[in-house]
Amino acid sequence: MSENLAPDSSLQQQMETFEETCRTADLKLTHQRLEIYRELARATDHPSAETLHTRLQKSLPTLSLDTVYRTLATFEQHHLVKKVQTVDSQAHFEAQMSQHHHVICDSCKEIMDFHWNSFDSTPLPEDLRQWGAIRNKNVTIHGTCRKCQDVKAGKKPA
Amino acid sequence: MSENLAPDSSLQQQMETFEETCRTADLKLTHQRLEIYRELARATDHPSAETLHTRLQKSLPTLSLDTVYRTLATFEQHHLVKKVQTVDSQAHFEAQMSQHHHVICDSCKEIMDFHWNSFDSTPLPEDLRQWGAIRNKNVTIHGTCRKCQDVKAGKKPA
DNA sequence: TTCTCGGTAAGAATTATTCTTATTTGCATA
DNA sequence: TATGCAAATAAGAATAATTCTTACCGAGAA
Repeated sequence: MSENLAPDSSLQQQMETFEETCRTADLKLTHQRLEIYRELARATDHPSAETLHTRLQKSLPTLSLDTVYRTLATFEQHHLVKKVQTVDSQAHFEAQMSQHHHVICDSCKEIMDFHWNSFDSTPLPEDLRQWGAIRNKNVTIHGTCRKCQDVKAGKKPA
Repeated sequence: MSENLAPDSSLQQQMETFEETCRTADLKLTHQRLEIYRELARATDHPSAETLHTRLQKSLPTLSLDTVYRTLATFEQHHLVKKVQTVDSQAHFEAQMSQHHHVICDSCKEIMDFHWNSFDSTPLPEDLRQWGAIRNKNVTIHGTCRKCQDVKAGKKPA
């Protein structure tokens, strides 16, 4: 529970940007929206709507799951959050909007961010140029994380 | 309908490999499995289970949607097909197993394959090496395809 | 040809997500 | 500070995608 948290200093900043964006977009700053966004911004584990809802039970005991879904959809339309592409049945979300990529452990399903500047600045292959207007390019890596490898090998966790 | 088809010569080959894999894996070669696989191998548009089911109505009028789902899941376990990562609610499938990447049009949702050898042979960033065992890396590109751009601009289709 | 077990169809069940409706709340204005 | 109203919410019903249950069937071995 103490894992999966982003540093506090930047969270402050991020909340201000969030509030600013809402005001500009005529989105009312409700308690629910603030808490849902804060919870997602704090998380580093790309939670599902259901997971967020569970985590928010303490601070918002009457929050409905529907509100989480609806709110995330609204945020997504306003480019405040992103839906992460997976093969899971449940959708996963992130508030991290800057350019990054994902590594997914096929065993424990954990999704991690990573950066790859040299890739980001590499031009696309020639024949893609004529496909249309490209908005973004992202790398997804699949494999087995160290933790799951160790479990398979019968090692004790550190 | 005449679009979205792979060349016939390689399909023949692919069916043989498919049958061989089934025999080796002790999967019975049922009429349904053969037709479902053939239909997916022929397609180049990454259809959903439901789309496949619809396309197969002619050749297999009694085929149940459940069988399509179950069969695709079986094929996936045996690495005969892949589920394509999208943010869609419906899952999309492909029989193309060789290394390739995807461009997705956010407007018409069309998924296209492309190849990028120089990317495939580029080593991953250093800090990822210690993450665990990496199985594959793939690029997904989002944007608006030429066709949809033209529609927006009010142009007639060619 | 017969036997056996995995595969299939049909419909019920489950899971994830969205809609409907009545109520509440943010916030602009008096 | 009080008031009005559109937007947002909660609760439960509804829908969509996928999976399970059960009884029957057919592929392939003997």
